[in-house]
Amino acid sequence: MRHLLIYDMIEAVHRSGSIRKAAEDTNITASALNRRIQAFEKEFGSEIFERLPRGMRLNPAGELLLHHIRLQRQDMARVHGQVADLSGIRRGHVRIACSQALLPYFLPREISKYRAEFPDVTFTVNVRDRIQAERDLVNFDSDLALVFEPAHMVDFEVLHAVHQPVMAVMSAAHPLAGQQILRLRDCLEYDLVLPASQFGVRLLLDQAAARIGRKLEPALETDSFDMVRHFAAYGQSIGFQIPVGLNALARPEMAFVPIAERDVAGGQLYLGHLRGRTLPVASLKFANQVATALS
Amino acid sequence: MRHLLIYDMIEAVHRSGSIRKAAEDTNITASALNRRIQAFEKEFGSEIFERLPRGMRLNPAGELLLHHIRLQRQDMARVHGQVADLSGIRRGHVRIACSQALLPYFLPREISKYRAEFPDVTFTVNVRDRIQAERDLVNFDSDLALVFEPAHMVDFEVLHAVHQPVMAVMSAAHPLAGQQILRLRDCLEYDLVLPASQFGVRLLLDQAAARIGRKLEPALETDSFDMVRHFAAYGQSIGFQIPVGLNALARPEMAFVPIAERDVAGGQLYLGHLRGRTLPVASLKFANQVATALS
DNA sequence: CATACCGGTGCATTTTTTGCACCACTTCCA
DNA sequence: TGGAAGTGGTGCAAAAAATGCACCGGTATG
Repeated sequence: MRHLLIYDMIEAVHRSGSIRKAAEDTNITASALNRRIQAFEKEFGSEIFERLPRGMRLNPAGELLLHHIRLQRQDMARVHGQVADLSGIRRGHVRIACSQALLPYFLPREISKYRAEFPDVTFTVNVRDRIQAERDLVNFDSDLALVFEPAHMVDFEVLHAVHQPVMAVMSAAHPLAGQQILRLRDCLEYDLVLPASQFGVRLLLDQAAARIGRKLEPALETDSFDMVRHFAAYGQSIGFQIPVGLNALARPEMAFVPIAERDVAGGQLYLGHLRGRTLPVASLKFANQVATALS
Repeated sequence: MRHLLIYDMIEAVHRSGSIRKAAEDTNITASALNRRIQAFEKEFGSEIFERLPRGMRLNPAGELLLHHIRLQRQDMARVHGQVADLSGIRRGHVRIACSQALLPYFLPREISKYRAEFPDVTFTVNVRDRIQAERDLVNFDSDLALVFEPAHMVDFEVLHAVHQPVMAVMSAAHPLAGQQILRLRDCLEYDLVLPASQFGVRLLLDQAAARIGRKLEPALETDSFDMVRHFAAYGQSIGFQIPVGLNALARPEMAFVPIAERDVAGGQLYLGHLRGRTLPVASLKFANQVATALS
């Protein structure tokens, strides 16, 4: 798209913070790039960069424009996807921001299933916490977000939501492993291995503990859900996880027991995209598949 | 925006149906235009026009692209508006598709009020029936639609809705003029002047008449609401209109009496825009003002 | 069968873009 | 304090791209 090159240049200058550095990325001379930026600003009707002694920085008008550029580019990608669809070719790329819990079983399974049908569709999966996932959508760094208990949801358009109770995770040999359901207070008798505070499960547990006048003091706090599972598997401690991140068949040495809803209410796993966006074909189809799988 | 000229050219060819005609509009030679279209198609990766013996026509890929072009242009206009806002200038243009009933009092008043605050904002008002209004939004020919009983509402995002009972309109000297409320059957004793069948009021009346086993046989059928009022004013006939199109103070020689809701249920007046669009600043502010005025 | 459209193309010309060399300025550090 | 290493900006000639002109081959239309 030669006529959109100026957009690439603007983004390059924004990224590198200087015309000269951006010129290298763009395979063009600094002077040529400089003049194209100036010509654009003249056409656009206002400056989009602040000229600082150390380089260039987007001004507020430039920020607005940058958002337009990204939106524009994404929409063009969507059109390309739909045109490819027209000619019977199913190509495309899907970028997903997701919570850690989706990584071990759910997403690998769904992506494989999708690619079995459309082998030319490729994927990017980025692990993001509740806040970062939404920022990814806003910056057009991801098409879809699949997040447990997202933070504010202002720019988040929900495609599907599903309830996820909090599950206690422990060794199959654990004294509580045989229970059908567990009370939170029973869990607190044992060592706890908890995800760090930015995670939704931890948030729900902290709130639940506060309600019964307790404070969670984990034996191990980690930002890795793998760590939670493994630590729980080989000791007497109890970890916590949501069902979508667990697979009983794959791990017979472990036991997963739901916590009573009256203690820990559980949370919602949300599938969504940036409010107001029209997704590319591939992303939309994948989103539909995921929504079906979640129900 | 020189770098977007190719979009204008594509639209010009689409409009005129031929490169040579489009070339005149674009102030360019047919050969140059031809080559730019070809170059674009090569970059884009697929043809966007069908070459017919009589000229050019968009193919499905072209239709998709055209929608992107319009969306992109509108979003660029939005950015321009917001940038103008940044510099303290409140400029802009608002395009409205509306039902006829809004023309005599409501819209003139609201537009004047808005322009008193922002004199540099200009307006386009197009009268559209229930189907055309929505098509206008889809084609990006209007930013806002203000429609009584719109037809399908698939691409219509509702900003505000307000109930409008059907009112009987008659001369102040009419025998029924003194009533607080009228039954439909009483009206049918007199000559009727009705809007044509594409209008929402007529639709509601036809349905209501059918429910009591009657068929409306108007003495005068017209597509002008002015005509309805004037014909009713100077005779014994009864017209129909919704409250937003009436102004009792301005017309003391006339009487407006609501029809009983159990006979004619009344309808909704909808304010909305194209689903998923982000409106330019001026349009959004005006929409908010209209929504307030309607409540 | 002639005419009047249509889109497409080779080539000379015009317009635009680019690269090079250099300027003015700020920051940073010896 | 002064020079080196950055920054964005500019005049000018060379390179590249876009354009206009003249013309081709085709198809409807009367």
